Amino acid sequence: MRPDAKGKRSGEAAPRAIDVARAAGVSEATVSRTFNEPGKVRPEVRERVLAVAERVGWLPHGAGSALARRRSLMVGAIIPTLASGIFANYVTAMQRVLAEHGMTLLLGVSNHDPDQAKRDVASMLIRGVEALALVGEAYESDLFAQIQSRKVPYVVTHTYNPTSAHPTLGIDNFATFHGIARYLIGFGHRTFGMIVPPRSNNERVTARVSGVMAALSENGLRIRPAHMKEGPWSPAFGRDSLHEIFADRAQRPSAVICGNDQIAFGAMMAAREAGLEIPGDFSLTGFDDDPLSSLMQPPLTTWRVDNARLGRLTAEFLLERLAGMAPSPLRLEAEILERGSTGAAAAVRSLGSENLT
Amino acid sequence: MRPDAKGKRSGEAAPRAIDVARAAGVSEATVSRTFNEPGKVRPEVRERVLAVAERVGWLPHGAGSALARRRSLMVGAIIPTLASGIFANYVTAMQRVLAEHGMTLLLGVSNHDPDQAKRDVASMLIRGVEALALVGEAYESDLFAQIQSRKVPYVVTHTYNPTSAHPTLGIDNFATFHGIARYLIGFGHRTFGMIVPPRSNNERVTARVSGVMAALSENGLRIRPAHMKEGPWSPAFGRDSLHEIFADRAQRPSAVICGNDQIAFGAMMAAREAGLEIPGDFSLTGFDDDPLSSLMQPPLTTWRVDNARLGRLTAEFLLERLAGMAPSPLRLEAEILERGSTGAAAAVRSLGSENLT
DNA sequence: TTGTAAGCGTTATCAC
DNA sequence: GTGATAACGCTTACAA
Repeated sequence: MRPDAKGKRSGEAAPRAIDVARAAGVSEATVSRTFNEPGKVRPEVRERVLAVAERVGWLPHGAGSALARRRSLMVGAIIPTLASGIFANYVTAMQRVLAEHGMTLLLGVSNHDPDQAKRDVASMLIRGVEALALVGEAYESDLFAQIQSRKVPYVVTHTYNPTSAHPTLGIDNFATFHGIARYLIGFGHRTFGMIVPPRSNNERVTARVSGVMAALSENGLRIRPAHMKEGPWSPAFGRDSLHEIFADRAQRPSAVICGNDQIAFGAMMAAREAGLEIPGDFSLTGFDDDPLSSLMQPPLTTWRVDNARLGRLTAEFLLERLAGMAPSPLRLEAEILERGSTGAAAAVRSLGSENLT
Repeated sequence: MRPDAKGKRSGEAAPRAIDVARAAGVSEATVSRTFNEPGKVRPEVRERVLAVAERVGWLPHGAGSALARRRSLMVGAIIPTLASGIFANYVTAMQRVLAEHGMTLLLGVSNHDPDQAKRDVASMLIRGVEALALVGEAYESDLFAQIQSRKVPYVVTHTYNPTSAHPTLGIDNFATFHGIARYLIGFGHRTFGMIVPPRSNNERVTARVSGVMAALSENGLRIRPAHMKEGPWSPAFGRDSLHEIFADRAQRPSAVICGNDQIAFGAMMAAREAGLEIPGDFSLTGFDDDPLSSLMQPPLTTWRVDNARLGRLTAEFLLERLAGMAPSPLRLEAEILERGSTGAAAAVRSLGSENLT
C-alpha cells in the first residue's frame, strides 16, 4: 500500500483513477473518459464507473490532470481590497461565467500593495492560471513582463485606456470625473473642494483627479490646495477633510467632489456637525452608489458602474483570448444617479431665473 | 521542440527545469535543490542556477511539483460574501500567516448558497488544498463528509460551538446576543424590536436571534411578531423594517436590536424620517463596528470582533493540524463599543433617580 | 467502444 | 555535493 501523504492521518490513501478502474473492471483510460468525454463511453459502463467513483469518493487529482492536459482550467483575478463591497458583483459575475465554461477563478487580494500583487501573480503563474484579470495597471512593469513572458492572456479592468500598453476594460476614469465636474459647473459652481483616496499605486484615482482638474481648467477654474484632500479610504477621512475645507469661512467651496460614497458619507456627517446645509450651502457628490447612498439625508448624488457586467465582460474577454480570438478593449459608462445632494450654487440661486453668463 | 499548450501563441514553450539545468550545466535534481534545499548545493553552483532561472524566466511548474511532492502548499477558505467588508481583515490576516509558512490561500465565495459552497469545496479538494476554513457550519452534511473522507483538516470559523461536530473558532453568537439583550434590559427596556438578515443557511444569525429571545424570556419578556423582522442584508431593509415596527403608535418597542450595522444605519434613517429620537424614543444597537458607525448622529452602539485575530488564529489552527498537532477550538469575545444610540428607557428616565424593580 | 502506453514537470531516493 | 532514475496521477494518441 502506498504511504500516506504528509500531515494526514494514517489509514488508506486517497483513491486514484486506477483504483476506480479496477473496481469497475475497466481501464484507467475509460475512467478518464467517463469524466471528460462521457459521450465516448458506453452508457452501462459509464454508469458503473460513476457508481464506483461515487462509492469510493474519487475526485480527479488536479495536479495530475493539469500535468497531463497541460491545462489548469484556472483563471486568476487580482483585486485591490476586500474592505469595501465594490468588487463583490464583479468577482461574483466573473466566477459565474468562468464556471459555466468549466473554469475556476483564483482570487488574489493585493491590499493596494504592489509587492503583494507581484507575489499573487507569481503564485498564480506557478499554479498555472491560463489567464489573468488585474484591477488597474499601477503595478511594477516586471509584473507585466512576467505575465507576458509566459504568454498568459490578461486584461486590465476598472479602467478604459486605449493608449495603454495593456488591453483595458472599464470606465474612462478621466472622462467620467471630467463629466462630474462639468455637471457641477453647469449648476453654476465656481469653487470646488475634492476629497479622494490615495493616488499612490492607483492610476484610477489619479485619472479621476486629473479629469476634474481638466474640466475646471477649461472653465478658468482651479481647486485651492487647501481644498484638495487626499487620504485614507474611510468615512472618517471624509469627515475630517470636510471640516478642514470649511474651516476658513472666507474661502468656502460651493461644491465638494468625493472619490467615493464612503468618503462622501463622512463629509455629510461633518456638514451636519458644522451646521452646513446640503445642497443649500454646498453640493456634494460621491461615486459607486453604496447601498446607503439613496437613504442618506439628503440622498447622495452619485455615479454607478455596472460591475456585474464588467465581471461578465472580463471573463468573456479572457475566454475569447483563450479560444484564440482577439477581443477588443471595451469602454463602460458610469450612470449618474442624480439625487438630493447637488443643486444650483448659491450665487446662481440668488439670480432667480436669470441665466448664468 | 515541444508543441505549445493550447490557447497560447506560437513560439517557444515555457522553460522547464531541465532547460535551466542544461543551460547551467547541472542536473535537474540540482535545479530542484537550488530552490527547495539551497543549503545542500554549493554556493557557486547555486548562483549559476539562480542566474539562469532568472534569465529564462523559469518558475517551478506547480502541478508537476505538487504531483512529485504530494503536497499542494495550498489552503482553502470559503467566505459567504464579498458584499460587505467584514471578511477583509479575516482573509488578509489568514493570507499573511499562511504566506509566512510558504502556503497560498485559495479563496472561495459562496454568496450564501450551499450549492456554491459545495462546488467551491469540491473544486478546492480537486486542486489539492491541504486544509480548509469554512465560515459557519450551515452546509449540507455531504460537504463535510467529502472533506472528512479526504482527511483534510478543517475548521469552522465565526462561531464558537463546543457541541458542534466540527472544530470551531470564533464568538459564541448565542451568548453575545444574549448579552446585547441583557445590556438593554439593564437600561430598563421591556419592549423590543429586532431586525436581522436571513436565518436560512446561516446558523450564526439563528443563534443570535435565539440568544436575544432567551435573554428576554428569562426576564419574562418577548418580542411581538410584528416587531421581529427578517430580510435582506441591506440598509434599505433596516429602514423599511423600522417604519413597519413603529407604524402602530400604540405598540412601540423602546429598543431595537439590529443584526448588523448596515441594517442599523437604515433604521436610523427611518427614525429621522419618522421624527423619532435616538436614544430618546428608542435605543438602537448594531453589530460589526462599520467604519461609519462612530460617525453617525448619534454614534451607534455596536459590538466589534477582532477579525484580524480570528484570521490569524484560523491559519495557525490549520497549520498546527497539518503539523500533526491537535489544537483546541477557541472562543473569541465581542467587545462592546458603547456609544450614543443606547440609553435608559423612557419609563426609567421618568422615574428620575429611582431604581427599576 | 475500449485498452495500452507514452508522456506531462517536478521531487525524492539512492548511488557515487 | 551531485547525478540518474523512478515515482506522482492523469490524459490522450494510437492500436485493437
